[in-house]
Amino acid sequence: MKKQTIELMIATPEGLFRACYSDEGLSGLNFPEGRARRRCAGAPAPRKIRHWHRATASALKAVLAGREPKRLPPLATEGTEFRKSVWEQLRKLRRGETKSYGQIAAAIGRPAAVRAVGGACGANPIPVLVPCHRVVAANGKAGGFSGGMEWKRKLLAREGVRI
DNA sequence: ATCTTAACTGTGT
DNA sequence: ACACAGTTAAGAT
Repeated sequence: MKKQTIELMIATPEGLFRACYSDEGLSGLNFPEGRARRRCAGAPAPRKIRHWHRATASALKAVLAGREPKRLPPLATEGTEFRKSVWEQLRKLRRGETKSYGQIAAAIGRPAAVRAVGGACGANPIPVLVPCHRVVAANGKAGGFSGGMEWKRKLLAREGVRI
């Protein structure tokens, strides 16, 4: 049996998010796309995954509302060692707390890899729950965001962060 | 305060 | 080997 990922939707006040699961846990989370894929039919998801999905949905809504999620589903992120170590640092950022790309780089022992850290953030498969939006530029400005600057601003604003 | 330039590093092709 | 990216610090205007 091959490794297949199951795709489930989450309805939020901000739109319809799409979550992807492997049999290890949550492997991806996507911002609402223009086209809302209706996927009511087909094989129902395994109970294990539906359980994770509840946690994901609840956590996502919490962060969107500017609150701290109570619990997270197991995260099944795949990537380079470098990237994983970056994401590990991101998970330590709490609500309203921000760090610069340089600070993250220093935290993983590669103080000069600031630019690469930016790349790692952009490659983050699970935005919002892995708070890549809490990484800002060193000069106090916002920095970039692969999911669209509107999201980054909105998420930070919900947490009371001013830029 | 804003613009330009020059380093720097991990990844994908 | 090369070009790119969610950077940065320093210098010029």
